[in-house]
Amino acid sequence: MARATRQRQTKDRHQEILEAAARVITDRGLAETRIQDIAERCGVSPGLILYYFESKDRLLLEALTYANDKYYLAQARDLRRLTTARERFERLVDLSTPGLLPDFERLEEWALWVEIWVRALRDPALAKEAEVLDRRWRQSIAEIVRSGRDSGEFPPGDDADELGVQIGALIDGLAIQVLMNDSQLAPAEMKRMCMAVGSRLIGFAPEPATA
Amino acid sequence: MARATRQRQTKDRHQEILEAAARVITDRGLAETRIQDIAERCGVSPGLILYYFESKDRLLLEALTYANDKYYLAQARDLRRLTTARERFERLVDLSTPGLLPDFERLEEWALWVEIWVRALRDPALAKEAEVLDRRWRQSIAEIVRSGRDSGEFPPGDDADELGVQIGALIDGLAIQVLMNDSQLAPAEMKRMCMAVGSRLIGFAPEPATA
DNA sequence: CCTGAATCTGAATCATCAGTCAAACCCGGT
DNA sequence: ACCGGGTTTGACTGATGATTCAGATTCAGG
Repeated sequence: MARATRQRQTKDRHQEILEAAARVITDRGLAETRIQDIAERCGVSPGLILYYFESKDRLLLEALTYANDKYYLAQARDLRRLTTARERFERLVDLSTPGLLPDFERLEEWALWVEIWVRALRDPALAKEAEVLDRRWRQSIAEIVRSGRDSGEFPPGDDADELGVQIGALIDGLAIQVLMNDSQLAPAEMKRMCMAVGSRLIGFAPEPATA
Repeated sequence: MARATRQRQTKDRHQEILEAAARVITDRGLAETRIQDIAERCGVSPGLILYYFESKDRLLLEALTYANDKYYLAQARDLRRLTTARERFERLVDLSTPGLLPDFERLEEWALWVEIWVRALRDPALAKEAEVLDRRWRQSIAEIVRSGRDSGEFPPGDDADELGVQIGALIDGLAIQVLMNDSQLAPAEMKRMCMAVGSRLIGFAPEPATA
């Protein structure tokens, strides 16, 4: 069964190239990413990259959403382990604060988001993808709020989807600051503010009940 | 006095090129901006652009901060006309919501901000400039809060600078959404949310007193 | 009118990449 | 051992676009 074996390899190569592309984009920025760089990361020749992807643009588009997907799934898996909504909210904030956790993959994720935003402004195909990714991000916040209300942890209040939009925007905005100028806003400060504003908007006690 | 006359012209040209560059960046995006485009906007030859600026990079850097400055000053002038802090806050939100006011210059401003963020991630020179611009933006919010408290319009509460950071981040985050996918978040929605969250965090009545 | 410096032009130079392609290579099946 | 298709290479092509430069042009001052 050559077919199966070869196809398996092909799939791995695809993924390998996507990961390499995502890493190069994080390092050098979308605009400075060359096919040559991606090839070097993979240890292959430039020609091979275009053997697997029809064009550079197409590859970059796929790499951006691929990486975002990967991060999102890791986050969802992580959150599912926690039991209370309060814990899940705090963990979401931790995971979203660039540089707070030693696991610095988070830094990469935000760098990629900024690239997505900039390119989506002019690339309708990416804009469509970005909207899906965005909605998913806001939903995961709204979901925490809903589950907290269902369990009686959080009081009833404003529409959960709306809170998802608001808190999501707050986190996005703060993350940009942290990402850019450490000097003005440290990761720990960002976390504190997210929890403070979160508790005001959602209505839970600023200090954890189980502290 | 040839000197004076010529210098005056030189200064105009400088500015003319910066404005043209800013407009091209908004239209085509930083990455797609060519010297040729800027020259065409000005109705001059490409060579002249590099007669006035030592390099394309340098020109783009200056254009970004020049345009941001222009918008900021226009906004500050606009806000100064209003008397109550409540009015100033609402006007700030109006001015910051892409596409809310017919004056669509605001759209441009946000598009430029995203370009600034992306480039500042890798360009320390721009990062330094961006930090200054950012601080100014957050300060103008904090200033409104302070003046409202001084006049007794707003109740005392959390540190005004901190509110500046939080509300600034919220506006940034929402503006990105609005800028990207109208379908999910309309300008009017963004304004409503900013006012709602603003009133909760600052502590003023959701509805204007003079309504 | 002349002159010289500042301004401006546009063609030429030079580097950089995306994308192509013919040939080489690898490997499973026969 | 050999065949043939899926992989891989790396040199090549073409386009693009920043930057340079050798003049043309303009104009204030004499």
